[in-house]
Amino acid sequence: MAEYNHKKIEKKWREAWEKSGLYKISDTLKGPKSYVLDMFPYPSGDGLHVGHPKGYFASDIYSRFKRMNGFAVLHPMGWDAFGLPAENFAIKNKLHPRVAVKKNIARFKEQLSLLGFNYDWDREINTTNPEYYRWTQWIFLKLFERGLAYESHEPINWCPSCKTGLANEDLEGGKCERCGSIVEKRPLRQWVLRITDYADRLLQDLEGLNWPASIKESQRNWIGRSEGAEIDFTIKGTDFKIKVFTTRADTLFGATYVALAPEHELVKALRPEINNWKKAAEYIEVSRNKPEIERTAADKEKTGVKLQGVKAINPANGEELPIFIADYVLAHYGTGAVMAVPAHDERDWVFAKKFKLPIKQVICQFYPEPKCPVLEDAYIGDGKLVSSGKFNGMDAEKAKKSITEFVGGKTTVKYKLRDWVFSRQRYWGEPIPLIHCEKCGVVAVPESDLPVKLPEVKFYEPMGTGESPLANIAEWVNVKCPKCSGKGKRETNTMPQWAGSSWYYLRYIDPQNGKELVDKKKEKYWSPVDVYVGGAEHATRHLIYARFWHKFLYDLGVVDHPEPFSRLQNVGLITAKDGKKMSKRYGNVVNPDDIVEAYGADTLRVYEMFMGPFDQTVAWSSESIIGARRFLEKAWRAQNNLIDSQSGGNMEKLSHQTIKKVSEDIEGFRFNTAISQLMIFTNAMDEQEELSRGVYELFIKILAPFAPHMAEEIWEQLGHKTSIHSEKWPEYNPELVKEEVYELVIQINGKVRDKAEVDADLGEDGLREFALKQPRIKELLEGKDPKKVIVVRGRLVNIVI
RNA sequence: GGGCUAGUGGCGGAAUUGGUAUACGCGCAACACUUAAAAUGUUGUCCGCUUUGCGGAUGUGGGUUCGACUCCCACCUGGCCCACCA
Repeated sequence: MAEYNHKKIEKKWREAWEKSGLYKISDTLKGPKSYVLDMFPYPSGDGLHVGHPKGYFASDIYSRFKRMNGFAVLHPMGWDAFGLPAENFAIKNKLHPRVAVKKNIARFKEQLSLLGFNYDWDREINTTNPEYYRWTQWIFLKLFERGLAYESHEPINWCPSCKTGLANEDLEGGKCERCGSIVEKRPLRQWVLRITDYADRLLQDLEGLNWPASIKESQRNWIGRSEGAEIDFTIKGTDFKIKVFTTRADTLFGATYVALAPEHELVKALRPEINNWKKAAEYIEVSRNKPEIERTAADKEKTGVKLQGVKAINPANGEELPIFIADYVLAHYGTGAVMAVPAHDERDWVFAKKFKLPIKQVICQFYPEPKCPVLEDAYIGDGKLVSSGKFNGMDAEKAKKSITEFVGGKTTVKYKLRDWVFSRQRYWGEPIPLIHCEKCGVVAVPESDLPVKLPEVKFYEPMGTGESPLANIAEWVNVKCPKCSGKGKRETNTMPQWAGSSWYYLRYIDPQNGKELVDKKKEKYWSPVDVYVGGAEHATRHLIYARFWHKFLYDLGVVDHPEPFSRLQNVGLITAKDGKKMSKRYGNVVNPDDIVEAYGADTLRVYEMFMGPFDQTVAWSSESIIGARRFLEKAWRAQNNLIDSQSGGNMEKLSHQTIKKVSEDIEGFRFNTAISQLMIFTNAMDEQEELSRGVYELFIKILAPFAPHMAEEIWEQLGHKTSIHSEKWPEYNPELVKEEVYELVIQINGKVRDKAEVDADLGEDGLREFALKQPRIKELLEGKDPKKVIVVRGRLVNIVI
């Protein structure tokens, strides 16, 4: 037998598989199916580092395992190539984005091809391909038709460096997620998607998903549902009313002022009544120009201006309250106005202290004690009402409803989730398929005219004017109105990076379909994605956007299931040895090409899966990888001792145990322990003088998903003419997994005092008797009677004295 | 500030979910093979002691239990996410 030559073997099979089309998917649409999907990458210019393929290895192993178990498997790959990262790379390298993307994809594909994936490349998609984005545009048109896409002029987040508006989700602590610049507020004409219409369904349907609890929790927090009440405060001497939103209607009697967001429309309306308008106007101006991060920093000192000359009336007790404008009140949440209860809200407490406003306690923890302890801080806990008129003594929770009713308020639900700012003032994105007509207003591009192709341009750098570079191309912009044939101009904003990835998993099902988004029958069969593998950083963007669009498509009748991804598996990062992110910037990048060259793709696959729990962050170690290589070499060498036999011999029990363990671990994405079991098996094979061919073949089959090249080579050397990857996954016999004898642990007072081999079918009584009979135990008991004897079958006997 | 998550040998980690703590791998040490090295193999490798045995140890301190890495309470330390959401 030749040495294990990974270079020769891997090259040989890479070429052979491609030629034979081993991984092509047949659309028979019958039998059990498994749709196994990776979050597709955006092809960055830096190429892959060893962290990137970790998730792809897992989905590759899983999909091979499923195929060997008789499933029809859909396991495709594609490119998310529109958007800021690709465009910024292009600008930096002075390449047209189209050229840069093409180049980067080629590089990515080349690197991936070395790693032994079983993708069906016939299904490859690319979000920047017009035949793809025609359907992205089509979905937008449907959203527009149904009133779920609307034009807005509200101030939004603006990145001065990327020169584009951004969605709420694109910020990281008030900074641009892409370039780290401090984001400004800027009023901008933009297109916005009404994702908030789906807030409740997005929340509700999380229940049924087999997703990590932490991701579900992030989504819940992001959607941020809170039940509360809207209550009107009349402004004294006017017809104006301030509508506030509160989750604590029970504290209404404790309100000592009312605060409005500086942007609140009422402020302008009240101008004639306000005596200190100059000061107020100054404050409004300052807060408008303040970057959001400064305004909302949690430890920031609270500011505000009291509006002189106006008073709000507390509807509960008729008290007159001062009105403030304060930028800690957010214009876009609730009603943009709050009733302030310093005694029972931390923010109001701080504000009241600063402005020397009264603090009135209305919830008491110790009711009916006559005197509540004096508050030293806002009390936000439970209790009963005091100083609240006829509601005194009522439970706070109950009072929420009663007081709301008493003042004619309305119970309502608010969400933190904001509508999705969907336009970017950048070149490299899907054109929004709308036309602005002088007469008809905004008109949809007819479906038959899709796709609206992104035109070729010389200058594609962002302009910073609030328009995309497309606005410069007169011959593209100026069109006839599809309705009246009058003068029209194309919408020049483009879609955000997240558009194409919000539905791509559907396109894989039917990538060549020119007539509709997806064939209904095929969709019904393949959807939903059975296992979706990707990083946890997508919890609140991609995974919310995709669920939103999917639900919309479900409402349209395009898809058959309300949720796109049944099961989600998070892949943990691989960091550099120093624990830092792998990045060109730190110079700590390990290139998979080098590892493949030195050890082979199979070793890399085994190593990355063995490093630790799949969803956990682990540090790369160039030292430990040798263990994976040694394991494969040992598995390879086991061929030396083969004898022509199908019998399991003394390996039979371990074989069945190993099949069980490896199968269950792959299903559960516990690849580290699966490999550990394969190592145990290999070590046992190594000890055999003569190894039955049947046992070895069985081992090679369960090794195949992990080390596909080596397994295929061995399989061929064993004389097989067909691929091991089309073999049937071995089954185990549950009877043979069980041990006939095991080592019983005998404890005295919980401490191990003796061990002895016992028959597996020995019952409780037998075990007790057996344990007490052991000479060593007898000696230690010194004839005393045990107080208690606990017997755990299959494990231990614990004698308590 | 809130939420989530983790803390086990020199290192990565395992432990059937309350039942022998440290599987598997890396590293290290000794030995074998070799002129030598690499590779490979064998043995050993949590700590301590008066070493056929005994005691201690899963971030710290307490609790529940016959029995706790696992459950409960408090605290310490890291990582991730959200962050004035009324």
